Order: sequence, then structure tokens, then C-alpha cells
Amino acid sequence: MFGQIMNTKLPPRTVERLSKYRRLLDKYKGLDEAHIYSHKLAGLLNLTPEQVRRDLMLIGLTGNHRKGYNIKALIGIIGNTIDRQEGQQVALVGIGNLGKAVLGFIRKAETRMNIVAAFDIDRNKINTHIAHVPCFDIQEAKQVIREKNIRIAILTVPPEVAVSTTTLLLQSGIRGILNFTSVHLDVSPDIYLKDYDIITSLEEIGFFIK
Amino acid sequence: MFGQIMNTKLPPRTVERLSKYRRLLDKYKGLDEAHIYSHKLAGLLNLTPEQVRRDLMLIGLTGNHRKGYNIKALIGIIGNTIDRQEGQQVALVGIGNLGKAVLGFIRKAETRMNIVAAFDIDRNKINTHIAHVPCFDIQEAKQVIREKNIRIAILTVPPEVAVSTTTLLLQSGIRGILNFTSVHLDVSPDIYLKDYDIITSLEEIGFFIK
DNA sequence: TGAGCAATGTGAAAAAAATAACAGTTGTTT
DNA sequence: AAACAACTGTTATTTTTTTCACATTGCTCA
Ligand SMILES: NC(=O)c1ccc[n+]([C@@H]2O[C@H](COP(=O)([O-])OP(=O)(O)OC[C@H]3O[C@@H](n4cnc5c(N)ncnc54)[C@H](O)[C@@H]3O)[C@@H](O)[C@H]2O)c1
Ligand SMILES: NC(=O)c1ccc[n+]([C@@H]2O[C@H](COP(=O)([O-])OP(=O)(O)OC[C@H]3O[C@@H](n4cnc5c(N)ncnc54)[C@H](O)[C@@H]3O)[C@@H](O)[C@H]2O)c1
Repeated sequence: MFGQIMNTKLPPRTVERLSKYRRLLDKYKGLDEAHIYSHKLAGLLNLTPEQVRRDLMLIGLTGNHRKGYNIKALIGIIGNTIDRQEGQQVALVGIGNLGKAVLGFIRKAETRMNIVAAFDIDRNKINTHIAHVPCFDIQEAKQVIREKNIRIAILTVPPEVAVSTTTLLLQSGIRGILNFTSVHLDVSPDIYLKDYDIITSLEEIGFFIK
Repeated sequence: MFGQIMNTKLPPRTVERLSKYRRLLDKYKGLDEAHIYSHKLAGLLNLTPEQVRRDLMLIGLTGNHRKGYNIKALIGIIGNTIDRQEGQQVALVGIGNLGKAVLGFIRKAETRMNIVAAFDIDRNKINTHIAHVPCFDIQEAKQVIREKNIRIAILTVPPEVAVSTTTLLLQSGIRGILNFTSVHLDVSPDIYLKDYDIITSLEEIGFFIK
């Protein structure tokens, strides 16, 4: 319906921005105008209009020279580009303070990424639901991950077990990890690893506000 | 002692990596060898040796051609480069699930970034300590931030109040923000803003593990 | 109808970042 | 003490990402 899936290699930065465009525009959908200009979108996200236009060009979206980009088409093509047709299942591993905060947050957020399982070792959490997500014993990870076709894990376990847990997850078929544990994980290049490192971010901020 | 402060403009990526080198080597300090090779450091962080050498070159650190880089000197120069002499004070704003997790985490982490105040509107939290950090009424933000010379804020308030809270923080003298609220903040270019956006990160991971 | 404006689409240039290549150094070995 | 090995330091090259610049298009209005 919205043009074909462009699976030519997209720059990582472009993918990030596409996700942001969509999330922003999801809120506009239906309400306001049917169209949006590159400079408007750029302004809302602190980017340049050229950058927006180039990103949209890369996914084969073409706007109207007078009205700008059709918002529905834009959301549609971004979806065709970055979503998987069969949906993306995500597991959260380690249901502590941080894990619970993340579960609550993602549940509220409107997203295509479905957290379908959480894992812990704590008997009090296992076999309960937290934020409507079923919690399992980490020992069942292999089966559950296979059964539910989970490919992505959010890692919020204590640092001591980060490496061993990662090994288990990779053996279970996980292909991408969002790592909150500030422990360096040594994974093969075909695993997509993204680290969230607050300390590094704070130090970076500290340096640049000098 | 460890060479002079190089305040020539460093690339953001380099600053990030410097922070990581230091954190990694803090653990090595005293224990193992006195020196480390670029390829060792690179291996530990999934970088290339050339990148490590270039980063260290940029901060004026010179290694021994046979033994590699002196770990103490390395930690020292990184400190001279990215730390502020007077220390960096940080505030956490919004002591909810996420805020508490972050407070607990940073407290445990060995870092030069000191969280010296937290703010909320909840009467039950105001005037208590959480993870040894004193909690204040957000209405007192202006005074407290001035008094304690805080320049950096971690923003973990509900999305609805993210923009207004940011305005208040900027008026109070905050220069850098680590934003967890997935709300787009429109700040002037002299404010260093870093967004942590889980949804975008997950979608990015989802795209690249295809 | 056609001049004018305000967008888009995109090649070209520039800037930023990563990688490669290699000469120079330092110790070791024979 | 000469040849060798294994590093570093740095220049050059490549790749990636952003910005510039401008021709083209679609609409409006006189
Ligand atoms: N990057 C950041 O910004 C940031 C912020 C806060 C915390 N953290 C890190 O995130 C992690 C979690 O932090 P937290 O405050 O939620 O800690 P927490 O102790 O509250 O939670 C850890 C959870 O993991 C569970 N767990 C322990 N071993 C496990 C295992 N083998 N398999 C599965 N689950 C297991 C525990 O039962 C607990 O529920 C820590 O590594 C912490 O350092 C990072
Ligand atoms: N980026 C992420 O990965 C991520 C993950 C989880 C949550 N979040 C976001 O982080 C924020 C906090 O999440 P949470 O789960 O901790 O929410 P929460 O509701 O548990 O906590 C919010 C806290 O802010 C306080 N607060 C409300 N208004 C305030 C004000 N004007 N000034 C100061 N404090 C105020 C509340 O009293 C509460 O303590 C939300 O915006 C959420 O969307 C982001």
C-alpha cells in the first residue's frame, strides 16, 4: 500500500531518526493536518530540513512540493521499512528497580516492540505478571525464548551475572541486546548490541558544557 | 603531574571512549600490570587498536613502544582532560521508579559525577534521603541548584511535566541534561542535551538484526 | 496564463569518524 | 652488535554523515 520495502542498507542514524519521526507523528495522526513540511519536522526534532528530506528520500518517500509529506504515508513507509512483518518480540531479563521501570514505561508507550516475557531468579516474581508481562524463571529462558520467537533482550540483571546471562541468551537465539548493566559484553559481530551507559553519558555532558 | 590539560576540541565519540577506558582501567589499577597495549584495550571494548591509539594521541598521551601505555598515567590524563577541577555536581529530577533505580546505580558506581540533590513534588519524598542523596521540593530547585553549583540534571519526571521542568532547570543554571522522558526538549544550542530513548533503541536493534 | 513563491529531490562538497599503512622506537635474541 | 619482533605515533585514505546549493515542481493569484 505505501510503496515497497526498501531493504537497501540504511545508515544507523537514519534508522534512529525514522523511529523518532514516526513516534512524533503518531501523535499528529488524524488530528491536525494531513501533511507536514520537512522544516516543520526538523524544527520539532532539532534537525535540519535537508537531513529530514534525505532520510525520507532514502526510504523512497516522496512529498508534495507544495504541501510537504503526507503524514499517513510517512508513518506507513517508515513501518514498512523498520518493522518486521511478523512483529518483534522482546524479553526483559532482570526484574529489579530498573527492569520494572522499563516494563512500565514500554507498556505505556505506543510501540511495535512487544515485551512478551520477563525473566528473573526471584521466586516471588516468577509466575506473576508485572505490567501485564508474564515473568518466568531464567532457567526456562531457552524454551520460552524459542516458543515465543523472541530475538531481542533488555538486560537489567546485576552486573555480576551480566556475562553469564548474556551467554545463555545468545544460546537461546537472542540476536540483539539492549544492555543496561554497564558491563562490557563481548559478542560476535552479528549480534547487535547497544549499551546504555549513564556514567559515560554524564561524563560526556560534563565535558561539553565546559 | 600527568601532562597538561588539552582543551583542544575533542570529538564527542572520543570523549565517550575516554570515559570508558578510564572506567575499565580503574578496575585494573594497582592489581595487574602497570601497562596496557592498545590492542588489549581495544579488545576489551570491541574497538580497533588504531582508534585507541588515536584517542590517546588526541589527549597527548604517549605510550612506551615496548610496554604500551602506563595505566596510571592514562587514568590521570583522562581525568585532566574530561573532569572539571572543581568537580561536577548533578541533580536528579523526578524520584520515581526510574529515578530511584538511577540513584541507586550511580551511588554504587565509582564516578566523578556527584549526585548531590534530588527533586520531586511528592511530600513523602521531600526532605528525606534516598540512596544518601537529599531530596528537595522542586519549588526549591532554583536556590538549591545555585547553592550547590549544579550544572547537570538527570530528568526522570513524568512526560507531562518534562517541558515545564526543563524550563525551570534552565532558568536555574543547568547547562546539561540527560533526558529520560522520551519527550522532545527544545533547548538552545549551548545546552548539552542527551536523550535516552528506549523505544528508538529497540527499533534500531530490531532493524539491524534482520 | 504565467510570474512568483515555497516547497521538494538530489548531486556535490564538506566535515567527521574510522581504518589502513607504515616509519620509528625499544627491547630481545642470537 | 646486527637482525628481529612487537609495539607506538602519525600521515594518508576511506567511509560515513551532514550540509550546501540549486534545479524542479505544484500551487496561488493577479
Ligand atoms: N545503565 C544505567 O543507567 C543503569 C541504571 C540503573 C541500573 N543499572 C544496572 O542495571 C542492572 C539492574 O539494576 P537494578 O537497580 O534494577 O538492580 P536490582 O538488583 O534491583 O535488580 C536486579 C534483578 O535481577 C534479578 N536477577 C539476579 N540474577 C539474575 C539472573 N541470573 N537472571 C535473571 N535475573 C536475575 C534479581 O532478582 C533482581 O530482580 C544493574 O546491572 C545495574 O548496574 C544501570
Ligand atoms: N527512556 C526510558 O528508557 C524510560 C524508561 C522508563 C521511564 N521513562 C520515563 O521516565 C520518566 C519517569 O518514569 P518513572 O517510571 O520513574 O515514573 P514515575 O511516575 O514512577 O516517577 C515520576 C516521579 O516524578 C515526580 N514528579 C511529578 N511531577 C514532578 C515535577 N513537576 N517535578 C519534579 N518531580 C515530579 C513524581 O512524584 C514521581 O516521583 C517518565 O517520563 C517515563 O516516561 C523513560
